[in-house]
Order: sequence, then C-alpha cells, then structure tokens
Amino acid sequence: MTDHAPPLPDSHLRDPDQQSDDPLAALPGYLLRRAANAMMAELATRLTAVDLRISEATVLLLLGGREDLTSADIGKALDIQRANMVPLLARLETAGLIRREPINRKSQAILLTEAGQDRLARVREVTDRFERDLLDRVPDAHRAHLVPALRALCG
Amino acid sequence: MTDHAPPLPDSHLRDPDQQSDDPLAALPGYLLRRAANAMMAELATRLTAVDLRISEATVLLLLGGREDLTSADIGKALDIQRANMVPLLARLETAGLIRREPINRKSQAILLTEAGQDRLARVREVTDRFERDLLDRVPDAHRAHLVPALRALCG
DNA sequence: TGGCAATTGCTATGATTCATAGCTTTCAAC
DNA sequence: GTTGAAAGCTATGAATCATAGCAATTGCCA
Repeated sequence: MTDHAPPLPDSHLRDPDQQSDDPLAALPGYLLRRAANAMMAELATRLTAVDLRISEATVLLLLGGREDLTSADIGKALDIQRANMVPLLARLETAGLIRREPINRKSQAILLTEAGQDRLARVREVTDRFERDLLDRVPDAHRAHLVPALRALCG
Repeated sequence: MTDHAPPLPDSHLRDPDQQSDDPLAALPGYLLRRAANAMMAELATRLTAVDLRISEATVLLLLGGREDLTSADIGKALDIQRANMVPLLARLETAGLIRREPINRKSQAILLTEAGQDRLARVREVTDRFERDLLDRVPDAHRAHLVPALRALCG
C-alpha cells in the first residue's frame, strides 16, 4: 500500500530543488509546523532527564535571575492564559522549585527556591546542548539566517 | 504590575543583537515554537473562509491530483495516527468533499469529489496567499534561507 | 496450498493542552 | 468613597493526540 507508485503529476513544477514525496514539502508554513513538532518532541524527551515538561522548564528559564515576576507576568511573557498558569505553578511549587512572595495583598512574586536554582542549572545544560544540536543540524549557509527569520515571524 | 521595571541583569550578554524583554528571545527552539504557533493561529483564521480546519485543508491539498491514497497513506504522509484519521475523514465525507473507492475488500482509496475539487481550488487560493504573506514578513536577506533551514530540521 | 505475520479500518478511551466564563479580593485612579 | 481594572483562582468544555484492542483481509513463505 505504501508503494502505490505515486504519479505526482507536476510536483517538479512546485518543488524545483528537492525530493518531494508530497506536494507540501515546499510550503514554508507546513515546514514550520513540522519542524516545530519535531523539535518539541525531541526537547520533551531530553527534558525528562530533569523531570520537567517544556512549559515548566520554560518558566524556570524565565525566572532565572529575576525576583519580580508575578504569575500574570509569566503568562504574558509566555503566552499562557492566567487560568492555565495555576496548575503549572502548582506543579512547580509542589516540586519545591518555586515559592511565592507576597508583593501586596493582591499580588505575589514567583521566585526560585534553592532547589529551583539547582534545577535551573541542569535545565540550562540540557537546553544549551539542545539549541546547539539544533543549529548544528541546519547547513552552514543557512544557519545564521534562522533566528532572524523566525523572529520576524513571531509577532 | 506590568511595569515592574524588569532589571534584566545581563540580558545583553546572551542577546547581543536585539531587544529582549525575556531571556528566551535568542533561543532558536523557543522562537521556532512561537513562530509556528503564530503561523498556525493565523492560518486557522484564514481557513475559516473555506470552512475547514488546518488538518482538513492539508488532507485536501495532499489529495489533489491523486486517486490512489488510502487512509493509512494519508496518515503516514501527515504524521497522523490511524485512529485519528477516522473522525477527520468522516468530517470531510459528511461535508461531501471526499468519497471512498474500494481497492480490495480490505483497503479503500480516498479521493476528492467534484465539490472537493472545487473546495481545494479555494483552499489553494487561501494557502498560496498565506505562504506569500508569510515569506513577505521575513526580511529579504533571510528569506531564501528559511525553507532550506526548516527542511533540515524536519527529519 | 496452508499458515502466519502484517496491514487495514475502526472503536473506545485517556492524557494533555488550551480557551472561556465567572467569582472574589484588592488595587488604583478619579 | 466609588468605580474600573487587575490578580488569582475554580470549573468546565473543546480539541488534539496517543494507546490498546478487535475483526477482517492480504501477502509472504515454507
């Protein structure tokens, strides 16, 4: 069933450079999704070494060196709804990685505990290597252009 | 609360070029996720014009011009589990966009109906313009490098 | 030719993520 | 003071995604 001898009538018209076993391989949007999925899957796997999910590790990274962020601030920075911050921070707090410091009777700062700082250091090891491996995978000629291009697409 | 005057102790060390209101703005992996999310959100919005979800439109795109793909084939091409193909194809069939042609007593080819072909033409209009707008957003100097770089990250 | 492993399409079911609405308390501005 | 906005939370529903299992069929191989 896999070898149906796909006709691919005019794929070479739309995909001049490379092999395409499907007509989507030339679409930037499609590639962006595929690349992001593959990346996320691998990062998630690597983060099991520090017993953290991607969202949790991201919060630790954001928290590093700062002591003035509230739950709402973190949510705004990472595009996470206020409601969804609750279980996220609850897990981190249960794990002893963060604690809450009252700013006033309404707000509270989220900051890393000692254990949180230690864990963050290990997270940095994982993510630093990961980012390096990620960039290594893109050919030299294109490597320097990836970050600026992606940054232009984020807004 | 938004104006906590974030100190950003040494952000300029890790992020030489640009503004970074968070220390993650230089990480390719993080940017990849953000870019993909933004892209998906906008594409989903634009596809409401043809009353289709991204996954549904992708199936139509893949089906275009071919009459030999089974449900399992589509799943393999798009990284969708067999089990999750069922409701997807059911929606497309209910909408009258695809029909099934028996290949043998076990397999069936999925192919576009007339209405499916018409819808696909409209999908192509949306996605063509979308891909064009997407590329337009990345600066000239980096544009040509995006697709090759993403392709290297997909495998 | 008979048998067995692999495949197809499907059901059922969780896990996880994500978005929305609403509530109470508190802050801040007028 | 009163009022609008914000913080933190609960509850809940939608959507996506992965897993396990099942019956029928196919293809391979001895």
